[in-house]
Amino acid sequence: MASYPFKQIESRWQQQWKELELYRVQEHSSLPKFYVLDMFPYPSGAGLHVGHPLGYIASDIVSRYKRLKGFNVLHPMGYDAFGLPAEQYAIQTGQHPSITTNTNIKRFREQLDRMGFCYDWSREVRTCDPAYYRWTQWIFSLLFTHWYDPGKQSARPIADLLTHFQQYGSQNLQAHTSFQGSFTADEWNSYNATEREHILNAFRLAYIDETTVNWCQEMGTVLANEEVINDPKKGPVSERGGFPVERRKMKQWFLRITAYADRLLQGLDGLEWSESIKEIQRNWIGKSTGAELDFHLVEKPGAITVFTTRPDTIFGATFLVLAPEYEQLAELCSDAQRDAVMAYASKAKNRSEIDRMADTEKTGVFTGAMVRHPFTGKQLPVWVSDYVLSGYGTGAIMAVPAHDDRDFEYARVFDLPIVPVIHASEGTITEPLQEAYSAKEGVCFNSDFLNGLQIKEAISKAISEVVSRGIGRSKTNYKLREAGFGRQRYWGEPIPIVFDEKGVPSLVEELPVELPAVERYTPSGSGASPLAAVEHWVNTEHGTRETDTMPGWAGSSWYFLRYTDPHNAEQFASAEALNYWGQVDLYVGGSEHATGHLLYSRFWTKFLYDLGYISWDEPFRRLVNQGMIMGEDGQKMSKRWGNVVNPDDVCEDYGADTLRLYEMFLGPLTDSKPWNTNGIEGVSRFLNKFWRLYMVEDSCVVSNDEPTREELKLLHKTIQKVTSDIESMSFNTSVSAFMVAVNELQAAKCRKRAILEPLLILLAPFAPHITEELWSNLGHHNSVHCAAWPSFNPEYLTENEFNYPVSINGKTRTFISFALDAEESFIRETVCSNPDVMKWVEDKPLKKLIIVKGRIINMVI
RNA sequence: GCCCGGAUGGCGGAAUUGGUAGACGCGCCAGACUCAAAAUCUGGUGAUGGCAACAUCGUGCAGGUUCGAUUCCUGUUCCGGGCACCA
Repeated sequence: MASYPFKQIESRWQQQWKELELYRVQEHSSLPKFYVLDMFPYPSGAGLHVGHPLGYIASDIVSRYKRLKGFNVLHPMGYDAFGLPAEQYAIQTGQHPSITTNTNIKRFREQLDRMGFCYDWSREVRTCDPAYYRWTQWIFSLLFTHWYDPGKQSARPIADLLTHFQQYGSQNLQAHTSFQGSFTADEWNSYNATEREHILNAFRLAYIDETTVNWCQEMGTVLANEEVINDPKKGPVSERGGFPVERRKMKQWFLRITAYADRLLQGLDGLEWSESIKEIQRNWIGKSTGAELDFHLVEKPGAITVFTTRPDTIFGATFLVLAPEYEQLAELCSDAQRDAVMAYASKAKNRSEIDRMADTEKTGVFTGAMVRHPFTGKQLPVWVSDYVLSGYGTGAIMAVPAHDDRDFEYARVFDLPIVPVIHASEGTITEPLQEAYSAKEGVCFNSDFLNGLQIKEAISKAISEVVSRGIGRSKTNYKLREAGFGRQRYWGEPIPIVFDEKGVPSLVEELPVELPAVERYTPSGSGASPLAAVEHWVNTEHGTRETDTMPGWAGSSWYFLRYTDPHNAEQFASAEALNYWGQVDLYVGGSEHATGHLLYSRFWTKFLYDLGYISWDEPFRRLVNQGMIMGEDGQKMSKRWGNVVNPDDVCEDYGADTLRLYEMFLGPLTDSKPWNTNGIEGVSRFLNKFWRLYMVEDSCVVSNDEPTREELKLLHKTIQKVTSDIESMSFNTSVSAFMVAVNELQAAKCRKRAILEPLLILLAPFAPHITEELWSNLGHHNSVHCAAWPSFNPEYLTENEFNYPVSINGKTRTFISFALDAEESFIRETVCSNPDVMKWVEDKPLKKLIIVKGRIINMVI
């Protein structure tokens, strides 16, 4: 028997849908909205393999289902089109990256179209399109002209800040800033532009900072920490290409994401995201609460401030440790130790963070400086060691070797005193300690006013004591770093900034700032992007252009907003469109974006919310991370392993509907699983069986006969199962529910319209082509995708009898049927007199009889 | 090292609030149709013992709670992912 004619059917309906603009959506609708989004792809030259569409199929099913349920569904697609591969290709071939990108997009589109997705392509966005990136630049401009007020918990215009400075100087200002000094209003008013900008820069949400960066000479650019990996042989190398990476000081654009750290953390609680992704973000933000304590120097004026989360262990502090980058290191150390200290520090500074972390052997040098313990007045030595990170807290710690593993190890290596001050609630500590007691549970001793307190109480007591004595303050720290925003590359959004002759930056008013044509795409090697060579572009009447471009994540941090109004030339999106579509209701994509894209999008959303452009401050209400599809050999699908399966080939051999169903049938959406070519046959067989329920030869054989109660029961069981499965995104089990239904209908030779027509609608989101064809064969002139989802009637499922499993001591021994409303005494009697049961019971006395209505009967003897 | 997941037949996987473990599919075995094959259809298929009825065992491992545990609790092993000197 030949297969149903999927080839004709699929291409014909795809063509029809396109002509009818079936999937085009409008905002003016009285229907409730639903916004389903896929993470848009980077259009690579390799095209799609069968792993990519997994999430697209899932979101397509939900979109179609929601539409059938009566929602106005926004389901758009676009391209994250700026990126390194197109630029690398340009460097090698001289071809403009936009050409490569367009070719790749065309190929992606063909592949996507072939799978029958219901995207509204009229809303496509491309991040590399000037009409799009002018708004990316516009958001950057807003970040540049705003600062963060932690009191109001909101971003505010720089203008407010200027007013404040003019009137009060730096007094009484609540701001998230890296500015450390203070000035009066008079001083401010006397400052020149350069001096003012130096201060404002410390407040702007988009600002310039000189920091040590990961410089990759080969790629001619700076890399983020997450783009650098540690090669055991070569040391730090780029994730892409494996080129060596070194440390370099460079001026860079940054976004002050840490201003939003607490809101980014709090906001997670209300989101319907997987616990693991939320946990990754929580760890990434890394909030820790504790105290800053001041340790005054013995022989010099001044103090060293340390951050600790364990102020309860203050009486166990036996020395301080400074990071090699500690600013006052040179002034602090004694003359005798200076050479040794500086030699150690410069050696440590040249090692990358990654290198330092890989090596956990404790090293360090005594600085010669002593400080006074703020409570006991005892003198403590100050050391310098690379196990203390300069970027976290104050770059200095108080070492409590008895209760911290790292300090313990250090004290061991340099033979420093170890003083225990906490013991487990049960029992005491035996000295000498074999390892640090770092548990967060126990009782203080040897600790003056903290003695006898539990750790938790001791922490708050210690902080209040520190505050009242003026030797410190309570303090919260975050691991989250500011987000580097400059790349020395060509193929990215230009940063809309010009610098005047004094180096003061200002915004370019007229957007977009378009990428100019360049002769060569190769980085200059001096740290500047290829744009720096385009003199006529760089030099403008207002000043010199910034030649860095934005990182890959800029355009993807707000694209979900643009889809609501993608062709708007006046605004990034109209308030009407934004208000109508609102938050993304369901976002489907890979979990690899946990700390990048997903965090940055949340940041930009909160920022735009603060400015009143949108009325919600979380972009993605529900997030589902699809798993990876591995090759048949269990390895990641890639050219390298030669195990790539192309969706085009599957569509060619089995059809798009089979591909869609099979990907869903493979297992739970969120799991990773291997592709198995054999398995696809089963799904293909199912669709053929399904087809033959309706069709014999070329004619539709569906009848108008009355369905039986059994048939209705099967239908409604399927409605119930498929509906709840789509809601919970358990598509694998709905596919098996369809298989069960078809098997049973085939066995019952049921060809009744009253059953087969609703079944067609149920399957339509999964297999849009075959269902459309059959729907049309049933005589309909509209699309099955515009029908109404069948409603579930529980009456058809009610049973009046149940075949009870009867177990004796928990083991099923026989089955007996009872009416569901049967009296317990009747059941008891019948069960006890049943011959099968009696055989097992013999003459043992019945201890207990458990009857769970509609489930089980259990005898305990 | 720390934090999250997970472990069920030959394979992918199913199992509601604790209530008939193995749905559905693949693979395999047998049969029907056929000159033959493909396709299709029917039956069987967790392990062990038995001609069979049936029995015993069985959800990584060891315990516990319960009339009853894949499901809950404690410990443990392995696998996957994240973080990794963050004080």
